[in-house]
Amino acid sequence: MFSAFLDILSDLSPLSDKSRNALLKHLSSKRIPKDSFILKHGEVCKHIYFIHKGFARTFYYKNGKEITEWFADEKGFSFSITSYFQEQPSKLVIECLEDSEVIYLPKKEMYELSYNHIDIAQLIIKMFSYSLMISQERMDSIQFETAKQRYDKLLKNQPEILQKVPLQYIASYLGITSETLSRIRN
Amino acid sequence: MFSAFLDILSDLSPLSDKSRNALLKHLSSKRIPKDSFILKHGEVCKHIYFIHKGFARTFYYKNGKEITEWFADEKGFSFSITSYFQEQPSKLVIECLEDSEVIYLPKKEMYELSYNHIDIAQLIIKMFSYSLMISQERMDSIQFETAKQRYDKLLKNQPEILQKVPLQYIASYLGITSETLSRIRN
DNA sequence: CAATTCAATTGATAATTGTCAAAAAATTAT
DNA sequence: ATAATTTTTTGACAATTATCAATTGAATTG
Repeated sequence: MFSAFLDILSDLSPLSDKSRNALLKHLSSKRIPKDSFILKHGEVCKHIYFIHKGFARTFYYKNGKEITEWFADEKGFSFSITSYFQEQPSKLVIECLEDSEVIYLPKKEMYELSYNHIDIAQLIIKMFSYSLMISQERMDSIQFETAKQRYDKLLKNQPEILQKVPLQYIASYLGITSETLSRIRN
Repeated sequence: MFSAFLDILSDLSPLSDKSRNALLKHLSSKRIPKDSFILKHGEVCKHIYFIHKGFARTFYYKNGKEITEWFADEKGFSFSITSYFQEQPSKLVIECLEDSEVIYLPKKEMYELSYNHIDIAQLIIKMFSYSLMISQERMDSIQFETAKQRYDKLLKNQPEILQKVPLQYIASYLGITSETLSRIRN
């Protein structure tokens, strides 16, 4: 299981056996039942969380309403960017929407390893580059596409999500209300 | 001049003299006159550009209109995220709004150095982490704040920019039309 | 399986922002 | 300084989306 996970990381940026073994020592995993949390509100996000099995969503509260920020499917990942980098209590909550198996990649240990495993440093660079591109694309999408365009894009690129998730989660993920989403869908 | 620049980088993540000297060999700088481009449309973004002196804005075309994505003041930086990482022609244009002095930090050489200078790898990690946080914050801002809130925030945090830049640039940066900005300002 | 709770839809209305056109103000060039 | 150009403002109107309330539908639970 960790080995499959290390394969995924190696796909991003190749890892030597030495680095794989070094990382392996610091990986842990946890079964998280449906409706329980990977990261709770107010906790500091000290890991990047990989969904080995199951499904998670990341959200926060805005005027008492839950705003979904991210869905992580199998082989997907999630972390609270601000909490992770600034080591502050997280406003984001990461919740499992199905019984899940989550792999914890700890920040502290990963950073420590990056000082004497150059391929781990490269992996980190790749992970953050990748996140940065995604973040940028989402920003453009929110700023310049209409609600309908964003919905159609989601429908095209991640139709599985629409099967699994209440529409209200989709709505806030797209930056609109449930009512508007309902109307878009006709 | 490069030394002042290396100091700025060192502030982000400390650099040994060895690494400073290694980087120094690959730095270049260029005077860019007002209204000329640091990065042209269609060019691949092969550097991160630091404004040593002057002022630049990054924008792209959307339905024939210029949409400002970023302002870089003195000690600020800019690059086209998508073009830089995917090595594709840039949709973004980086333009100097004043006579400027720009320092070019080349991707290829920086990445090469990162393989045997661990502190340079750490610097890259810091730069991208920082960019990721900024990107995230802007996304939240665009998604959840009204145009007025975004304007007031800009007014508070970067009042200099309002002095220097035509309001239409500000408007597109805030994700609104000039007319709306004009009304917000009363 | 009926009752309760939660989710999705629909309708009416309001708020925000965009679009287009024109006028006023500011900037730049001759 | 005056003309030409560009930028900003203003007005009228349209489009998009939000809000609130009510209803329908679905799913969970006792």
